[in-house]
Amino acid sequence: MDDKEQLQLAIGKRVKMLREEKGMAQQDLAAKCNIEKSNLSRLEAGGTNPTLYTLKRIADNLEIKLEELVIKL
Amino acid sequence: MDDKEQLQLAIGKRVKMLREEKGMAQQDLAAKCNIEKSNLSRLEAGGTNPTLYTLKRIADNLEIKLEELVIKL
DNA sequence: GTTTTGGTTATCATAAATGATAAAATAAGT
DNA sequence: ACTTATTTTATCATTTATGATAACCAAAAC
Repeated sequence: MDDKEQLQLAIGKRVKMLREEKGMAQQDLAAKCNIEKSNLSRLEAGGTNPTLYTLKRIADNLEIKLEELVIKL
Repeated sequence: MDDKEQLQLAIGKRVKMLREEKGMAQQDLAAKCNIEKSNLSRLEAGGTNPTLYTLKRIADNLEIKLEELVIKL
């Protein structure tokens, strides 16, 4: 597995963990972010290399700083 | 100007500032990151919405944490 | 003034993120 | 078991990031 895949898996896990901590459903977060729910599912599964803007919207709607979202990646 | 453009401009400025602090030329950083120098130029100018992997490579080669790269965005 | 050096801009191709939609799988409740 | 909610997976179209290359611009060196 290369660097990129590892990074994708890591951000996916992080989003999922934070979302669940907030007790938010995948579809709810997706809706708030104006992201397709299928897209968010892929992202959480590590199947995509998200853009900064996507990450920002996710952080905003999780009510955390972007720094916190990408911590330890 | 919308959110996305503002974000792009912000990350561009941040990369430029940090790169210059390190006394690194655009082409040097680009080369280290395996990014096209034209691509990095566009990124610093706010003309693109970079992916997480691109940001990670930039942070690594600036020898900073990804959190530090995306601070205050 | 002409070489470097660093940066910008333009163009085109390709890869990949995301949108849009639907179907299938899984979990949770009741 | 049945229903409901949630997530996953698949597919196709569209948009966009990036690669690749080249030409151009500006400033500084010499």
